[in-house]
Amino acid sequence: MGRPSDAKEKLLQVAFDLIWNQSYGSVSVDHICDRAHVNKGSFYHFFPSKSDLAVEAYEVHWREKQPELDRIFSPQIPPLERLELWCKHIWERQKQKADKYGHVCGCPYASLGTEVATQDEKIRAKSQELMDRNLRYVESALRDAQREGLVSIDPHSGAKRIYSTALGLLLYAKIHNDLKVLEELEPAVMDIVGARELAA
Amino acid sequence: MGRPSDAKEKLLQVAFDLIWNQSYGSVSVDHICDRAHVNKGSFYHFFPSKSDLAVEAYEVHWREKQPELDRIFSPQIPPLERLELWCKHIWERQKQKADKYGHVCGCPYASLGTEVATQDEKIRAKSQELMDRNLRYVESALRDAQREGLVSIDPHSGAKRIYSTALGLLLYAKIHNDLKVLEELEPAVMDIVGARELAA
DNA sequence: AAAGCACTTGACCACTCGGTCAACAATGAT
DNA sequence: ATCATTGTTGACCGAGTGGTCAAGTGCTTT
Repeated sequence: MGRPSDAKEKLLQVAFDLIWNQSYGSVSVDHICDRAHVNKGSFYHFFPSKSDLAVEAYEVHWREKQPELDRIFSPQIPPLERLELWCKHIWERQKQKADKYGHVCGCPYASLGTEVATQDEKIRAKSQELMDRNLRYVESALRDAQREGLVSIDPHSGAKRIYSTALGLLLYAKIHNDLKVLEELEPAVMDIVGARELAA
Repeated sequence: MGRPSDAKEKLLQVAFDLIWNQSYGSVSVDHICDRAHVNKGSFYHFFPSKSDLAVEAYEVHWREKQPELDRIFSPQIPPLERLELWCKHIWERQKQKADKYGHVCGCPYASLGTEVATQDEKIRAKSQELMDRNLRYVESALRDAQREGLVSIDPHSGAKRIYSTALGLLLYAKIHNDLKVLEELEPAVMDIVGARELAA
Protein backbone atom coordinates (compact mmCIF):
# COMPACT_ATOMS: atom_id res chain seq x y z
CA MET A 1 0.00 0.00 0.00
CA GLY A 2 1.06 3.57 -0.56
CA ARG A 3 3.57 4.83 -3.03
CA PRO A 4 6.41 2.47 -3.96
CA SER A 5 9.98 3.75 -3.90
CA ASP A 6 13.53 2.58 -4.12
CA ALA A 7 14.83 5.76 -2.48
CA LYS A 8 15.57 4.05 0.78
CA GLU A 9 17.66 1.35 -0.86
CA LYS A 10 19.54 3.90 -2.91
CA LEU A 11 20.27 5.99 0.16
CA LEU A 12 21.56 2.98 2.06
CA GLN A 13 23.82 1.90 -0.73
CA VAL A 14 25.18 5.36 -1.52
CA ALA A 15 25.73 6.06 2.17
CA PHE A 16 27.74 2.92 2.68
CA ASP A 17 29.92 3.58 -0.34
CA LEU A 18 30.59 7.21 0.47
CA ILE A 19 31.30 6.61 4.14
CA TRP A 20 33.57 3.71 3.38
CA ASN A 21 35.83 5.53 1.04
CA GLN A 22 35.62 8.93 2.60
CA SER A 23 34.56 9.11 6.24
CA TYR A 24 31.47 9.54 8.35
CA GLY A 25 32.31 13.09 9.30
CA SER A 26 33.16 14.30 5.84
CA VAL A 27 30.10 12.87 4.14
CA SER A 28 27.09 15.10 4.62
CA VAL A 29 23.43 14.23 4.36
CA ASP A 30 23.28 16.55 1.37
CA HIS A 31 26.06 14.63 -0.41
CA ILE A 32 24.30 11.37 0.18
CA CYS A 33 21.01 12.75 -1.08
CA ASP A 34 22.61 14.28 -4.17
CA ARG A 35 24.31 11.04 -5.17
CA ALA A 36 21.19 9.03 -4.53
CA HIS A 37 19.02 11.55 -6.40
CA VAL A 38 16.74 11.85 -3.41
CA ASN A 39 15.50 14.97 -1.66
CA LYS A 40 16.52 15.64 1.88
CA GLY A 41 12.89 15.55 2.93
CA SER A 42 12.70 11.98 1.70
CA PHE A 43 15.88 11.16 3.56
CA TYR A 44 14.26 12.18 6.81
CA HIS A 45 11.12 10.35 5.87
CA PHE A 46 13.10 7.11 6.01
CA PHE A 47 15.71 7.81 8.66
CA PRO A 48 15.45 9.71 11.91
CA SER A 49 19.06 10.86 11.68
CA LYS A 50 22.31 10.55 9.79
CA SER A 51 23.61 8.25 12.49
CA ASP A 52 20.63 5.89 12.12
CA LEU A 53 21.16 5.83 8.39
CA ALA A 54 24.76 4.77 8.93
CA VAL A 55 23.77 1.98 11.27
CA GLU A 56 21.18 0.65 8.86
CA ALA A 57 23.43 1.05 5.83
CA TYR A 58 26.10 -1.07 7.46
CA GLU A 59 23.63 -3.69 8.57
CA VAL A 60 22.17 -3.94 5.07
CA HIS A 61 25.60 -4.15 3.54
CA TRP A 62 26.44 -6.98 5.88
CA ARG A 63 23.34 -8.90 4.91
CA GLU A 64 24.24 -8.50 1.26
CA LYS A 65 27.74 -9.78 1.77
CA GLN A 66 26.86 -12.59 4.15
CA PRO A 67 26.23 -15.22 1.45
CA GLU A 68 29.76 -14.73 0.20
CA LEU A 69 31.16 -15.31 3.65
CA ASP A 70 28.93 -18.32 4.08
CA ARG A 71 30.40 -19.70 0.89
CA ILE A 72 33.98 -19.01 1.94
CA PHE A 73 33.48 -20.53 5.35
CA SER A 74 31.33 -23.40 4.19
CA PRO A 75 31.76 -26.57 6.27
CA GLN A 76 32.23 -28.28 2.91
CA ILE A 77 35.64 -26.66 2.66
CA PRO A 78 38.61 -27.87 4.74
CA PRO A 79 38.96 -25.44 7.65
CA LEU A 80 42.42 -24.13 6.89
CA GLU A 81 41.47 -23.65 3.27
CA ARG A 82 38.61 -21.46 4.47
CA LEU A 83 41.09 -19.12 6.08
CA GLU A 84 43.14 -19.10 2.93
CA LEU A 85 40.06 -18.24 0.86
CA TRP A 86 39.15 -15.55 3.34
CA CYS A 87 42.57 -13.90 3.01
CA LYS A 88 42.31 -13.99 -0.76
CA HIS A 89 38.81 -12.58 -0.56
CA ILE A 90 39.99 -9.65 1.53
CA TRP A 91 42.76 -8.99 -0.91
CA GLU A 92 40.50 -9.05 -3.92
CA ARG A 93 37.94 -6.81 -2.34
CA GLN A 94 40.59 -4.26 -1.42
CA LYS A 95 42.17 -4.47 -4.85
CA GLN A 96 38.85 -3.86 -6.51
CA LYS A 97 38.08 -0.84 -4.32
CA ALA A 98 41.58 0.55 -4.71
CA ASP A 99 41.41 0.28 -8.48
CA LYS A 100 38.08 2.01 -8.49
CA TYR A 101 38.82 4.88 -6.12
CA GLY A 102 42.55 5.27 -6.33
CA HIS A 103 43.29 4.52 -2.71
CA VAL A 104 43.19 1.63 -0.28
CA CYS A 105 39.93 1.81 1.65
CA GLY A 106 40.57 -0.61 4.51
CA CYS A 107 37.92 -2.39 6.53
CA PRO A 108 34.63 -0.49 6.38
CA TYR A 109 33.52 -1.56 9.83
CA ALA A 110 36.81 -0.63 11.41
CA SER A 111 37.05 2.69 9.60
CA LEU A 112 33.62 3.86 10.65
CA GLY A 113 33.93 2.28 14.07
CA THR A 114 37.20 3.85 15.00
CA GLU A 115 36.14 7.25 13.74
CA VAL A 116 33.06 7.54 15.88
CA ALA A 117 33.63 4.95 18.63
CA THR A 118 34.05 7.62 21.28
CA GLN A 119 31.28 9.84 19.92
CA ASP A 120 28.33 7.79 18.80
CA GLU A 121 27.41 4.78 20.86
CA LYS A 122 24.89 3.33 18.42
CA ILE A 123 27.39 3.25 15.60
CA ARG A 124 30.14 1.94 17.86
CA ALA A 125 27.91 -0.92 18.96
CA LYS A 126 26.91 -1.79 15.40
CA SER A 127 30.49 -1.71 14.30
CA GLN A 128 31.40 -4.04 17.13
CA GLU A 129 28.53 -6.33 16.27
CA LEU A 130 29.58 -6.64 12.64
CA MET A 131 33.17 -7.34 13.62
CA ASP A 132 31.99 -9.98 16.05
CA ARG A 133 29.93 -11.67 13.36
CA ASN A 134 32.99 -11.81 11.16
CA LEU A 135 35.02 -13.18 13.99
CA ARG A 136 32.59 -16.04 14.44
CA TYR A 137 33.40 -17.38 10.99
CA VAL A 138 37.09 -17.49 11.78
CA GLU A 139 36.42 -19.04 15.14
CA SER A 140 34.31 -21.83 13.71
CA ALA A 141 36.96 -22.60 11.12
CA LEU A 142 39.52 -22.87 13.89
CA ARG A 143 37.22 -25.06 15.92
CA ASP A 144 36.76 -27.39 12.99
CA ALA A 145 40.49 -27.42 12.38
CA GLN A 146 41.07 -28.27 15.99
CA ARG A 147 38.52 -31.09 15.86
CA GLU A 148 40.34 -32.51 12.89
CA GLY A 149 43.60 -32.27 14.78
CA LEU A 150 45.07 -29.76 12.36
CA VAL A 151 45.83 -27.15 14.97
CA SER A 152 45.86 -26.87 18.72
CA ILE A 153 45.13 -23.19 19.12
CA ASP A 154 42.34 -22.12 21.39
CA PRO A 155 39.74 -21.24 18.74
CA HIS A 156 38.43 -18.22 20.60
CA SER A 157 41.67 -16.40 21.27
CA GLY A 158 43.17 -17.63 18.02
CA ALA A 159 40.31 -16.14 16.05
CA LYS A 160 40.76 -12.85 17.85
CA ARG A 161 44.43 -12.87 17.00
CA ILE A 162 43.80 -13.66 13.36
CA TYR A 163 41.08 -11.11 13.03
CA SER A 164 43.18 -8.44 14.73
CA THR A 165 46.00 -9.20 12.37
CA ALA A 166 43.68 -8.65 9.44
CA LEU A 167 42.41 -5.40 10.95
CA GLY A 168 45.92 -4.21 11.64
CA LEU A 169 47.20 -4.95 8.16
CA LEU A 170 44.15 -3.36 6.55
CA LEU A 171 44.72 -0.26 8.64
CA TYR A 172 48.41 -0.23 7.82
CA ALA A 173 47.64 -0.67 4.13
CA LYS A 174 45.10 2.14 4.16
CA ILE A 175 47.37 4.63 5.85
CA HIS A 176 50.30 3.71 3.64
CA ASN A 177 47.93 3.57 0.70
CA ASP A 178 49.72 0.44 -0.39
CA LEU A 179 47.99 -2.75 -1.39
CA LYS A 180 51.17 -4.79 -1.25
CA VAL A 181 51.01 -4.71 2.53
CA LEU A 182 48.11 -7.14 2.28
CA GLU A 183 50.26 -9.82 0.72
CA GLU A 184 51.48 -10.34 4.27
CA LEU A 185 48.02 -11.33 5.45
CA GLU A 186 47.89 -14.94 4.36
CA PRO A 187 51.34 -15.94 5.61
CA ALA A 188 50.75 -14.09 8.87
CA VAL A 189 47.47 -15.90 9.42
CA MET A 190 49.01 -19.23 8.56
CA ASP A 191 51.83 -18.63 11.00
CA ILE A 192 49.38 -17.86 13.77
CA VAL A 193 47.55 -21.04 12.99
CA GLY A 194 50.70 -23.08 12.67
CA ALA A 195 52.64 -21.69 15.58
CA ARG A 196 50.86 -23.75 18.17
CA GLU A 197 50.88 -26.75 15.92
CA LEU A 198 54.62 -26.92 16.41
CA ALA A 199 54.34 -26.28 20.11
CA ALA A 200 51.71 -28.97 20.60
CA MET B 1 61.52 40.17 19.49
CA GLY B 2 57.82 40.81 19.30
CA ARG B 3 55.20 39.72 21.73
CA PRO B 4 55.78 36.42 23.55
CA SER B 5 52.98 33.86 23.70
CA ASP B 6 52.28 30.28 24.64
CA ALA B 7 49.12 30.19 22.54
CA LYS B 8 50.68 28.08 19.85
CA GLU B 9 51.84 25.42 22.28
CA LYS B 10 48.47 25.35 23.98
CA LEU B 11 46.69 24.96 20.65
CA LEU B 12 48.97 22.10 19.64
CA GLN B 13 48.47 20.26 22.87
CA VAL B 14 44.71 20.77 23.06
CA ALA B 15 44.32 19.81 19.42
CA PHE B 16 46.17 16.55 19.86
CA ASP B 17 44.16 15.60 22.93
CA LEU B 18 40.79 16.46 21.43
CA ILE B 19 41.46 14.79 18.11
CA TRP B 20 42.80 11.67 19.78
CA ASN B 21 39.84 11.02 21.94
CA GLN B 22 37.19 12.38 19.66
CA SER B 23 38.02 12.59 15.97
CA TYR B 24 39.38 15.02 13.44
CA GLY B 25 36.02 15.65 11.86
CA SER B 26 34.10 16.18 15.06
CA VAL B 27 36.58 18.59 16.61
CA SER B 28 36.13 22.08 15.25
CA VAL B 29 38.60 24.93 15.22
CA ASP B 30 36.25 26.71 17.60
CA HIS B 31 36.37 23.83 20.09
CA ILE B 32 40.12 23.81 20.01
CA CYS B 33 40.29 27.56 20.50
CA ASP B 34 37.80 27.50 23.36
CA ARG B 35 39.69 24.82 25.25
CA ALA B 36 43.01 26.51 24.66
CA HIS B 37 41.58 29.91 25.63
CA VAL B 38 42.77 31.39 22.39
CA ASN B 39 40.84 33.45 19.87
CA LYS B 40 40.25 32.11 16.43
CA GLY B 41 42.16 35.03 14.98
CA SER B 42 45.22 33.88 16.91
CA PHE B 43 44.70 30.35 15.68
CA TYR B 44 45.00 31.50 12.11
CA HIS B 45 47.94 33.66 13.02
CA PHE B 46 49.85 30.48 13.83
CA PHE B 47 48.38 27.93 11.47
CA PRO B 48 47.29 28.29 7.86
CA SER B 49 44.57 25.68 8.30
CA LYS B 50 43.05 23.12 10.62
CA SER B 51 44.78 20.39 8.68
CA ASP B 52 48.20 22.03 9.16
CA LEU B 53 47.50 22.34 12.86
CA ALA B 54 46.80 18.63 13.03
CA VAL B 55 50.00 17.73 11.26
CA GLU B 56 52.06 19.93 13.52
CA ALA B 57 50.26 18.79 16.67
CA TYR B 58 51.05 15.18 15.88
CA GLU B 59 54.65 15.92 15.06
CA VAL B 60 55.10 17.84 18.31
CA HIS B 61 53.45 15.08 20.28
CA TRP B 62 55.82 12.59 18.74
CA ARG B 63 58.83 14.65 19.69
CA GLU B 64 57.58 14.82 23.25
CA LYS B 65 57.09 11.07 23.49
CA GLN B 66 60.24 10.09 21.68
CA PRO B 67 62.50 10.02 24.78
CA GLU B 68 60.21 7.47 26.34
CA LEU B 69 60.49 5.23 23.30
CA ASP B 70 64.25 5.73 23.26
CA ARG B 71 64.33 4.52 26.84
CA ILE B 72 62.14 1.49 26.14
CA PHE B 73 64.14 0.51 23.08
CA SER B 74 67.51 1.35 24.56
CA PRO B 75 70.32 -0.88 23.30
CA GLN B 76 71.14 -1.35 26.97
CA ILE B 77 68.08 -3.53 27.29
CA PRO B 78 67.98 -7.09 25.91
CA PRO B 79 66.08 -6.93 22.61
CA LEU B 80 63.16 -9.18 23.51
CA GLU B 81 62.76 -7.36 26.80
CA ARG B 82 62.39 -4.15 24.80
CA LEU B 83 59.38 -5.61 23.06
CA GLU B 84 57.95 -6.70 26.37
CA LEU B 85 58.43 -3.21 27.79
CA TRP B 86 56.85 -1.74 24.69
CA CYS B 87 53.74 -3.89 25.10
CA LYS B 88 53.45 -2.90 28.74
CA HIS B 89 53.92 0.72 27.79
CA ILE B 90 51.09 0.56 25.30
CA TRP B 91 48.87 -1.03 27.87
CA GLU B 92 49.62 1.55 30.50
CA ARG B 93 49.09 4.43 28.17
CA GLN B 94 45.74 3.08 27.07
CA LYS B 95 44.72 2.35 30.63
CA GLN B 96 45.56 5.87 31.68
CA LYS B 97 43.59 7.40 28.82
CA ALA B 98 40.67 5.07 29.33
CA ASP B 99 40.50 5.90 33.02
CA LYS B 100 40.57 9.58 32.22
CA TYR B 101 38.05 9.70 29.41
CA GLY B 102 35.87 6.68 30.02
CA HIS B 103 36.65 4.93 26.76
CA VAL B 104 39.53 3.20 25.03
CA CYS B 105 41.18 5.70 22.69
CA GLY B 106 43.35 3.44 20.54
CA CYS B 107 46.42 4.51 18.63
CA PRO B 108 46.33 8.25 17.94
CA TYR B 109 48.24 8.01 14.66
CA ALA B 110 46.08 5.21 13.38
CA SER B 111 42.83 6.88 14.43
CA LEU B 112 43.58 10.14 12.72
CA GLY B 113 45.26 8.44 9.80
CA THR B 114 42.45 6.08 8.97
CA GLU B 115 39.84 8.80 9.32
CA VAL B 116 41.34 11.15 6.78
CA ALA B 117 43.66 8.90 4.77
CA THR B 118 41.49 9.16 1.68
CA GLN B 119 40.71 12.85 2.16
CA ASP B 120 43.76 14.75 3.28
CA GLU B 121 47.09 13.75 1.82
CA LYS B 122 49.24 15.81 4.18
CA ILE B 123 47.73 14.22 7.26
CA ARG B 124 47.86 10.76 5.70
CA ALA B 125 51.54 11.18 4.97
CA LYS B 126 52.32 12.44 8.46
CA SER B 127 50.39 9.60 9.98
CA GLN B 128 52.34 7.15 7.87
CA GLU B 129 55.59 8.81 8.82
CA LEU B 130 54.91 8.54 12.52
CA MET B 131 53.92 4.91 12.20
CA ASP B 132 57.09 4.23 10.27
CA ARG B 133 59.20 5.85 12.96
CA ASN B 134 57.56 3.60 15.52
CA LEU B 135 58.16 0.61 13.33
CA ARG B 136 61.86 1.34 13.21
CA TYR B 137 62.20 0.77 16.94
CA VAL B 138 60.62 -2.64 16.66
CA GLU B 139 62.70 -3.48 13.67
CA SER B 140 65.95 -2.58 15.38
CA ALA B 141 65.01 -4.68 18.39
CA LEU B 142 64.38 -7.61 16.09
CA ARG B 143 67.64 -7.03 14.30
CA ASP B 144 69.51 -7.05 17.59
CA ALA B 145 67.66 -10.17 18.66
CA GLN B 146 68.60 -11.83 15.43
CA ARG B 147 72.23 -10.86 15.82
CA GLU B 148 72.22 -12.44 19.24
CA GLY B 149 70.69 -15.57 17.78
CA LEU B 150 67.49 -15.20 19.79
CA VAL B 151 65.18 -15.25 16.78
CA SER B 152 65.41 -15.95 13.10
CA ILE B 153 62.63 -13.75 11.83
CA ASP B 154 63.33 -11.35 9.05
CA PRO B 155 63.50 -8.11 11.07
CA HIS B 156 61.73 -6.03 8.47
CA SER B 157 58.68 -8.17 7.84
CA GLY B 158 58.63 -9.32 11.45
CA ALA B 159 58.43 -5.75 12.67
CA LYS B 160 55.60 -5.06 10.27
CA ARG B 161 53.77 -8.07 11.58
CA ILE B 162 54.29 -7.11 15.18
CA TYR B 163 53.33 -3.52 14.61
CA SER B 164 50.23 -4.52 12.66
CA THR B 165 49.23 -6.80 15.47
CA ALA B 166 49.48 -3.91 17.89
CA LEU B 167 47.47 -1.67 15.57
CA GLY B 168 44.83 -4.34 15.11
CA LEU B 169 44.42 -5.03 18.78
CA LEU B 170 44.28 -1.33 19.61
CA LEU B 171 41.60 -0.90 17.00
CA TYR B 172 39.70 -3.90 18.27
CA ALA B 173 39.96 -2.63 21.82
CA LYS B 174 38.75 0.82 20.87
CA ILE B 175 35.72 -0.40 18.98
CA HIS B 176 34.83 -2.89 21.70
CA ASN B 177 35.71 -0.26 24.27
CA ASP B 178 37.42 -2.98 26.23
CA LEU B 179 40.89 -2.68 27.66
CA LYS B 180 41.16 -6.39 28.38
CA VAL B 181 41.67 -7.03 24.68
CA LEU B 182 45.12 -5.54 25.07
CA GLU B 183 46.21 -8.27 27.44
CA GLU B 184 46.55 -10.32 24.28
CA LEU B 185 49.20 -8.02 22.89
CA GLU B 186 52.27 -9.28 24.70
CA PRO B 187 51.63 -13.00 24.16
CA ALA B 188 50.73 -12.36 20.52
CA VAL B 189 53.94 -10.45 19.96
CA MET B 190 55.99 -13.10 21.72
CA ASP B 191 54.41 -15.79 19.59
CA ILE B 192 55.28 -13.92 16.42
CA VAL B 193 58.83 -13.60 17.63
CA GLY B 194 59.01 -17.20 18.78
CA ALA B 195 57.22 -18.88 15.93
CA ARG B 196 60.16 -18.80 13.58
CA GLU B 197 62.50 -19.69 16.39
CA LEU B 198 60.94 -23.15 16.44
CA ALA B 199 60.90 -23.39 12.69
CA ALA B 200 64.53 -22.41 12.40
C1' DA C 1 -14.61 6.92 -7.53
C1' DA C 2 -12.77 7.73 -3.40
C1' DA C 3 -10.23 7.29 0.45
C1' DG C 4 -5.95 6.29 2.79
C1' DC C 5 -1.42 5.65 2.81
C1' DA C 6 3.56 6.07 1.49
C1' DC C 7 6.39 8.83 -0.55
C1' DT C 8 8.10 13.49 -2.64
C1' DT C 9 9.08 18.19 -2.88
C1' DG C 10 11.76 22.22 -1.91
C1' DA C 11 11.75 25.94 0.86
C1' DC C 12 13.16 26.90 5.34
C1' DC C 13 15.39 26.83 10.10
C1' DA C 14 18.99 27.97 13.51
C1' DC C 15 23.37 26.99 13.83
C1' DT C 16 28.15 25.74 12.89
C1' DC C 17 31.88 25.35 9.81
C1' DG C 18 36.71 26.83 8.33
C1' DG C 19 38.63 30.97 7.44
C1' DT C 20 39.45 36.42 7.12
C1' DC C 21 40.52 40.93 8.53
C1' DA C 22 41.70 45.50 10.25
C1' DA C 23 42.50 47.62 14.27
C1' DC C 24 44.99 47.18 18.45
C1' DA C 25 48.39 45.84 22.27
C1' DA C 26 52.61 44.29 24.14
C1' DT C 27 57.15 43.30 23.66
C1' DG C 28 62.41 43.51 22.62
C1' DA C 29 65.94 45.87 20.05
C1' DT C 30 67.88 50.30 18.95
C1' DA D 1 61.58 56.98 23.53
C1' DT D 2 60.80 54.92 19.42
C1' DC D 3 59.61 51.50 16.37
C1' DA D 4 59.40 47.21 13.98
C1' DT D 5 57.81 42.91 15.11
C1' DT D 6 54.80 39.66 16.93
C1' DG D 7 50.61 38.34 18.97
C1' DT D 8 45.53 39.53 20.15
C1' DT D 9 40.88 40.66 19.52
C1' DG D 10 36.23 39.82 18.00
C1' DA D 11 33.28 40.94 14.57
C1' DC D 12 32.47 39.16 10.23
C1' DC D 13 31.92 36.02 5.92
C1' DG D 14 29.71 32.71 2.74
C1' DA D 15 28.95 28.15 2.54
C1' DG D 16 27.55 24.46 4.53
C1' DT D 17 25.43 21.60 8.61
C1' DG D 18 21.73 18.27 10.37
C1' DG D 19 17.08 18.56 10.58
C1' DT D 20 11.87 20.24 9.80
C1' DC D 21 7.58 20.84 7.62
C1' DA D 22 3.25 21.69 5.11
C1' DA D 23 1.60 20.90 0.94
C1' DG D 24 1.41 17.88 -2.92
C1' DT D 25 1.60 13.35 -5.66
C1' DG D 26 0.85 8.74 -7.05
C1' DC D 27 0.02 4.30 -5.72
C1' DT D 28 -3.27 0.40 -3.74
C1' DT D 29 -7.27 -1.01 -1.54
C1' DT D 30 -11.99 -0.81 -1.06
